[in-house]
Amino acid sequence: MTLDAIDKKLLFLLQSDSKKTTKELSLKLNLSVTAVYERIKKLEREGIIDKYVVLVNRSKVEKGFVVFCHLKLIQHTKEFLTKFESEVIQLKEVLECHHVSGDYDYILKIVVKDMEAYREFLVTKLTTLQHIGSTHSTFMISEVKNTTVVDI
Amino acid sequence: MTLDAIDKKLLFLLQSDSKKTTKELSLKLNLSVTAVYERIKKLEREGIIDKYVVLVNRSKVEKGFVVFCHLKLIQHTKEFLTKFESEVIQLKEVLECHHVSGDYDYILKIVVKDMEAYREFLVTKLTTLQHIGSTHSTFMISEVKNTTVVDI
DNA sequence: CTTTTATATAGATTTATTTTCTATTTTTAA
DNA sequence: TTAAAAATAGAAAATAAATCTATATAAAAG
Repeated sequence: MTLDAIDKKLLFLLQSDSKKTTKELSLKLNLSVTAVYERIKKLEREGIIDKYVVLVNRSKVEKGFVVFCHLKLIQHTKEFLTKFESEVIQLKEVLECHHVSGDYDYILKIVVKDMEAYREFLVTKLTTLQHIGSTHSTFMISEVKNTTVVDI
Repeated sequence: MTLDAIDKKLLFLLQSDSKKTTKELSLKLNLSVTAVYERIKKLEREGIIDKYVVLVNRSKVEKGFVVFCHLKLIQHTKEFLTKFESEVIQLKEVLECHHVSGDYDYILKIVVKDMEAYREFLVTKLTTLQHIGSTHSTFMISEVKNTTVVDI
């Protein structure tokens, strides 16, 4: 489907705060409640709106330690990639895993309590996965920006 | 505040789907609607629940091209860091910017339409920021895992 | 250019959910 | 062991979502 300016503004508003009522949205968009409601339902049906979620303040739940781990496999056969990927997605400390081009194969974003928890994770979980060649950890000093809002 | 097992399960459920009604949650948690409601309100007051948002399927809105950009500044004075950070957070293509330890100063996660859009972004926006020393772009081949759910 | 069809919108109504209120129960601390 | 505080339950009130019917707007066909 093609998104018009109203759809884009609607998506911006919902990406920023999905608790807004259709009434509030209708005022900002100069539409009726029903028109807004139907547009939202359409965006949901099309899968453009993927899901509604709560975002947690990580620093308030002892998960303020963020690590980027750059990882190489020992081989790059489909079998090895698939095996590694199926295992890494199981690890709850790993919020993101991206297969990437360049000097290494994967970039992982890992969230734990502190350095000690990371050491434990690395030794008992990550490096026990099969086919891992090497890992290189980069630690977050501060979070300058972190948003889920995509500009459409 | 200290979170008990019910709070943690509640946060897991809401992080996965914030559209669940308090009725549905109450059934899963074996609590009354009011008890669930009060727990949610407390988590909001404490700032543990940061916000409610819609997550958009990027590939359906022509923002499926993800780049990790590793960046160095020419100097590391507070002035230079602050200036750079205040500018980079304005860029809507930059979803994440992390100040990190190690070989480079920042890791950026950038979302655009395609390689051509990235080239345009790099040339007209990112590299025009002040105090940038060097950039190194790594392109996402596939998204193995990408979740906002923090295991508490 | 007009008619037909489909799509989008508005307002009213119904249904569902959230929020508030009061009463108990449970937990914590004195 | 008792008093105070916190958490929970159920009912009532307030609010919002979802549905329905009618109208308007836009796209396609004759």
